[in-house]
Amino acid sequence: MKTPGDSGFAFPDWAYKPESSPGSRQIQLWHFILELLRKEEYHDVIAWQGDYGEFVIKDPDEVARLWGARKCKPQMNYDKLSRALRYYYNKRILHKTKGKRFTYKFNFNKLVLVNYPFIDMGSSGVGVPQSAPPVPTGAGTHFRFPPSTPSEVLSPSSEELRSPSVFGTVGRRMARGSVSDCSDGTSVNSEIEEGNGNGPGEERASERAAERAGGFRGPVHPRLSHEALFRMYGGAGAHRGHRGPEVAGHRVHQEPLSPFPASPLATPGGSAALLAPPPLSPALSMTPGGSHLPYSPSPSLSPMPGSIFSFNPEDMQRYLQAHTQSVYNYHLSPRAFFHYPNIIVPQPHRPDKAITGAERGVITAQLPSGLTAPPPSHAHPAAATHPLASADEPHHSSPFKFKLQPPPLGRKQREAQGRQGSLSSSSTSGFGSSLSFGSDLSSASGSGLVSNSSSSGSLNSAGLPKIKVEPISDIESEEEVEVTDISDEEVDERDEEFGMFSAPRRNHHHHHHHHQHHHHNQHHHHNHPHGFKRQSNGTAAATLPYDDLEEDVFKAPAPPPLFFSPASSSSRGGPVVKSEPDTPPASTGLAPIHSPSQCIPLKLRFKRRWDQEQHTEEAEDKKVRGEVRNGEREERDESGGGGEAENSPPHGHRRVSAELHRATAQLSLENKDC
DNA sequence: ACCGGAACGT
DNA sequence: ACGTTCCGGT
Repeated sequence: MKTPGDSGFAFPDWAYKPESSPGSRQIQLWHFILELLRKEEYHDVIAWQGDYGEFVIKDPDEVARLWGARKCKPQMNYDKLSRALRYYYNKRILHKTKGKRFTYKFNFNKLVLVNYPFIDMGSSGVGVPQSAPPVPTGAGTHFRFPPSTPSEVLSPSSEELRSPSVFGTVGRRMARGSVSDCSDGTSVNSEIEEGNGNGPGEERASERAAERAGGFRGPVHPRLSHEALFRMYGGAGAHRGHRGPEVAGHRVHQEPLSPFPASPLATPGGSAALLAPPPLSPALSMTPGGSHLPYSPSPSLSPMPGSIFSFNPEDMQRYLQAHTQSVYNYHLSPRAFFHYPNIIVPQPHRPDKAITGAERGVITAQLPSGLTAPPPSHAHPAAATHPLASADEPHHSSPFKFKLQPPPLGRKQREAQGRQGSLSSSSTSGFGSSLSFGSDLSSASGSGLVSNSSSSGSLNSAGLPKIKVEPISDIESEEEVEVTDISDEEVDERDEEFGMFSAPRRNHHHHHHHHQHHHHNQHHHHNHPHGFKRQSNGTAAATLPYDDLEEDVFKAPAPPPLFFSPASSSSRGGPVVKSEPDTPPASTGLAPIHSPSQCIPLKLRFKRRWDQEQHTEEAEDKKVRGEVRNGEREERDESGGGGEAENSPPHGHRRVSAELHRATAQLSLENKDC
């Protein structure tokens, strides 16, 4: 794609997903950033650099200028722009890369989560398309995409790039839209810069930059039909069509700079047996005008909360696959599935059982009876259908790291413990060595994510994958350990990539909490999320609420204190099958939990923490509050907790941050004039 | 630089 | 909701 002008990379289509968000009008800063990022012309101004999703604003003033031009805010400057960027921290769209000037990082999880479901995944027919971020695989080295060296950036499969299909249309389209400046919408071509025609004259710099880059912009296609834009499913548009077997061919888009490098699937070694989307029926089109949308047109249009998904079997399948993939690829918590209907997460079961989906980390969907059922036994929809994934055996699997999170204690218990023993089993110390996770592990399997790697071969006698457990470096989270599947012996270093939040970062926080200082009333004070340990003292009370959020990431959303039910006690100990009492259905206003059976205790936590700053989130209460608010308790942990999650009853959908969703899309619309 | 509150505008 | 503007603090 990348038109000549484009940098070589771009976010996946879904990242742009314009039309989908009905509401939003104005271009959002992050979209704008993305746009700049994908254009070579601006490489001197802003570019991907560093880790996945990391980008550096090389010329802050210029970026600010451009942004100001776009928003018709001539007074814009980096200070202001950066403030806007900081607001994204709470939204978790972005994070600051500490220690690196002008460097920020996109949080893919957020984006993915929000967008994924509705997008194609299979679109290009490719296995995991561009949208697939690198997955930790043994072959980690391959996909490092933001190559340190720009040079290698050159696209591998240039042809792919050229193909207008995937990014091309959308990208261009977007470009146009977002780019447009304050001028009337007439000038279709104006790319980002209005420099060309409309811009006041200040645009020089950018043009200059562009020239330097050697970029020139190809003519932008004037409007593309929606169809074109959304060629979500490979079928519809022609797209890259010709190259058929790309999947197998591993063609993959490798956008070096892009945060969405080729999927590991592409790995020659095929090491990664990721979930790949199966070829889906082109029938499903997401075209706006299309016959049916994948999701029901709810008032919001977004399948988010409140809205009801009305998937037809195919859609469902597709959706699930996509989601599964996403979970797998992005290390999403399995709980993410709970946000959607018809997804059943296998319960932990005895190892002896045949390998079921659960062990393989499969999630099966239950379609309404009468409908076509997805590949049954092999649950893995993806595996079953995807070429790369050998249907029968996921042979390699990528080693996968995740954190093991002890079963959440009931609040009372925690309190009790806290009072009496203060750190119960000294979570910290006791950790590395004695984790009993027989049960936990199985649970983990049940969660659907333990590496599939274990595939048959690597299972130990117990039938479980071989894993390595070690404490996580992050000091703050003592209770967390890292569990690595070493069945295959490979280790993937990339692990962290997605979370964006690396443990190391928060060092300074430690300071905070150590300070006994009167932590002033509010803001940051430490957060020790992992409440497990904490709260020994009375002071805890104040923080208590927070703890819930954080520590119990895996449990059902914390019920309001008021409703707290003792039942939670069940959690400690074995695989807890979630007891309903934990989540008072109506009380929270959350969706009622119906199928207890589906509840699974989630004890595992992926290594990657999405929230990184938990405190941020907590704090979030206030700020972000509106969106995150009650109903949704976000997806931050995505996991919805066993309790509520699963139900995802028709209505009770959890909202997956609609805001973001919204953000994700739009961009297309032109902005009016100033 | 960077952070994030507050007030304000759309 | 999503910034924009201003600003004190680190």
